[in-house]
Amino acid sequence: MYDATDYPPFAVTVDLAMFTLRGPSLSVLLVRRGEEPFQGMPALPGGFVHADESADVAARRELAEETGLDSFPGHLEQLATYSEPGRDPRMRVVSVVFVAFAPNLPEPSAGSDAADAYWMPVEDASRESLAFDHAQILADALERVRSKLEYTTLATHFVESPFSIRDLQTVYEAVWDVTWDRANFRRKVLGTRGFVEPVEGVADAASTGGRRAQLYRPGDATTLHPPIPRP
Amino acid sequence: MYDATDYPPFAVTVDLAMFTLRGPSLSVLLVRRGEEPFQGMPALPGGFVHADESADVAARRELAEETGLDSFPGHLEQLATYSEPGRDPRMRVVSVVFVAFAPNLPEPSAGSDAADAYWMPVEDASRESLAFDHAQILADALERVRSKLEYTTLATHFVESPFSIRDLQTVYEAVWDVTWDRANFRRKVLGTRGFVEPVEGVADAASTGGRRAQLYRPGDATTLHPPIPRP
DNA sequence: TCAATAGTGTCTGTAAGACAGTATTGT
DNA sequence: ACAATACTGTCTTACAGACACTATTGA
Repeated sequence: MYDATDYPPFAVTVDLAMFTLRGPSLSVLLVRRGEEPFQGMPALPGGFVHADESADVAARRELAEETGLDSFPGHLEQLATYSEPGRDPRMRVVSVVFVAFAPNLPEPSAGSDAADAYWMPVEDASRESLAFDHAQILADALERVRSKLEYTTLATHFVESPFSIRDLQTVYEAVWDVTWDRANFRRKVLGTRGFVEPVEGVADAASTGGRRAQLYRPGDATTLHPPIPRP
Repeated sequence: MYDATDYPPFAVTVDLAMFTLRGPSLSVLLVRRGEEPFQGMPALPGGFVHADESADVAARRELAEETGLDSFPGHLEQLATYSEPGRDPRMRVVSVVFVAFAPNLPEPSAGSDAADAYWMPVEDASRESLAFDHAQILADALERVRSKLEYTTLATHFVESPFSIRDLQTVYEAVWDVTWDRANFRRKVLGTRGFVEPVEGVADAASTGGRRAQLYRPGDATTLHPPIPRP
């Protein structure tokens, strides 16, 4: 039962699909590969899982390396594992892919490992030719992010707390590429128990004038009842 | 960059959380372990990924071995990958877990590999002490199956086609452990585009009498718009 | 005829979408 | 004053939940 052919050795990596909102558009972090294979092509950041780590811990380590931050302020979850033989021409590599997102991540060039990392709007990245099977992974990750907005509170992880209802609306509109009626969006969010909690204070004034918005923080809920339906 | 400590060898396995409806209750396939570690304890079926297979192919191979069927008639999807160091006391094992379900699967004792495989209602299995981290995996798999019924057409994979609306209702009631008003459930299903398509013919008569039901087959849709909300 | 199951009609409350109107702020 | 943004109210339509009713079948 336990001879060597039964458990051939694999290398295990983690890859990250990291998203943030930059300006009006959802963006993903890419790195330009410095070596073969796929040298010079954009790819998702990632690395090998060490002998004494879980994939989860490895993903958090990579996250810290890429962002330069000690503790990652956003959300991290496992997406899926990609294991086609031949997906890496060097050897048999199984990749556990994670999706991460956070508000306002800094430009990644801040002296870190990932000197060649950069943000790209997902609209553009989806049209790029990516290394390995990363184009497929990016498509799967995008669909995960989009569907999770429907029935979880993850949108609050894309903005810094405290935030206004309008900030949340911007998240939904950027990720789904739709527009909402402001009044109806507001009613929907406030009518979903545990989504947001009001806090003291109002938003800073916009230079252009206009009433200042009530601020909120994330509520207790993690899943939305009822969900925010994707139009 | 590519020295041996960067990519320590892992063994990669697939484990299966296979569900079917047996009588009124959702059941999961367990095997009694014949060897150490955890000898004699129930576990989810699984095995090593071979050197030339993807995890997906390995899962289908295991599925065929467990059921004795050449082509598995139901649905198979990846759940998640479990990679804690120490989850297998023998060595470093990363397990890619799949969720499968199908209607009316036969008793698994039919002369196959898995002489010690058996179905157990999930209600009971969740209270069992399972080998490795399989109790956690089972809990995650159950939550996946339950949530997928809400917004996908997967319920149609739990029944043989053609089926009646009432058959579908039985699936929802068994998986969610709820009851539905028959009229409202019917309206909901028929009002969801692409969920079911009527076919010629009606169900066989029940021995106890009663009108015979219109039969349906799965529709074109894979996701439900609107979803069937979990009460 | 009766019991059992399939299917239809209808009423009521609630929520979604559309959109008009009021409130508050900077220029 | 005016433009820009936040917020509120209201009307209409659609659907969910409850439940009474009709249709079809076997014993």
